[in-house]
Amino acid sequence: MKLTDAEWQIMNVLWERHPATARGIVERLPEDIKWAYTTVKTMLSRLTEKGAVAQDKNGNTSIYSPKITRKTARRSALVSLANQAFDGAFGPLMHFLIEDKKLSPRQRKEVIKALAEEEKKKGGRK
Amino acid sequence: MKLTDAEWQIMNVLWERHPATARGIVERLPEDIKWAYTTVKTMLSRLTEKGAVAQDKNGNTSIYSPKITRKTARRSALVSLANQAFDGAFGPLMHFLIEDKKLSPRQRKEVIKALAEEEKKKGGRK
DNA sequence: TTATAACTTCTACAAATGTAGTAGGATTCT
DNA sequence: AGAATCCTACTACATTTGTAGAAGTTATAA
Repeated sequence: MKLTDAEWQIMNVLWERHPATARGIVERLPEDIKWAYTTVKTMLSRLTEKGAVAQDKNGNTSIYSPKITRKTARRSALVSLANQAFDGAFGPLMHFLIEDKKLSPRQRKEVIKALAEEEKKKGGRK
Repeated sequence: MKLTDAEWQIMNVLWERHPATARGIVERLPEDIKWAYTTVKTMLSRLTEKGAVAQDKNGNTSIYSPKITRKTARRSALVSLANQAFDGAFGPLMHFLIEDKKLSPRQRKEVIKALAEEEKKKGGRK
């Protein structure tokens, strides 16, 4: 399941809180995104067709829920990226993340922290 | 610089060996991709317009070279993905990678090593 | 019980993407 | 030189994506 940029925006809001109405979603979109109500509806229709969200009716109002998990979507996005830009391998991708010096210090720190944490609790076997 | 799926295909070949002619690229595309010569030319034109590749003439034949590095493209793709699917944070992205695609002990070791090395030579500046 | 407001479904439309065909100039083989 | 190739610059066209307006329906408030 491949989501487009705009679709990610909708899904991100929906994953945060669901089920939700189209209006509710419009309201919780990031500040900088000002979409017309109908634009959101269009996205929701497309997402429904795609099977990414489930549509339910309450009276004449539709309420939506994610049908795919955020995790699934993330995984699929990462797989795409790996295929596209890293020869399908995750190792190099991670390597890149760790060694890329152009990441902002903040970004680097985050990466390092994630690794450290993982290292700490690595007692747990796979 | 945002590359499309098809553009990545071209760039991947070009990064492997350059400069290259359109024909050379067609030949080195992955087996499963069978694009007409003109399709590749179209992509190359678009990439040239975008400033991702440089076009040079040798007689009446064009020879192309990447103008952006693979590293740059990768970085930008990762930033996009992080923004889109991980709230702009690399930490969670890294976390996800580590947890979801369980690293093989080998990969983990590699990662840890890269981290250690990076840590060692990190003058701390920047 | 109307006027309002909120929803819904359709339709629209430009820009971006994927994929290629055509026509004509340049190169080379015979 | 003429034929067979190869390459280039244009043009084309279906899909997908981003954005939204219009018109019809239903719930709501005066």
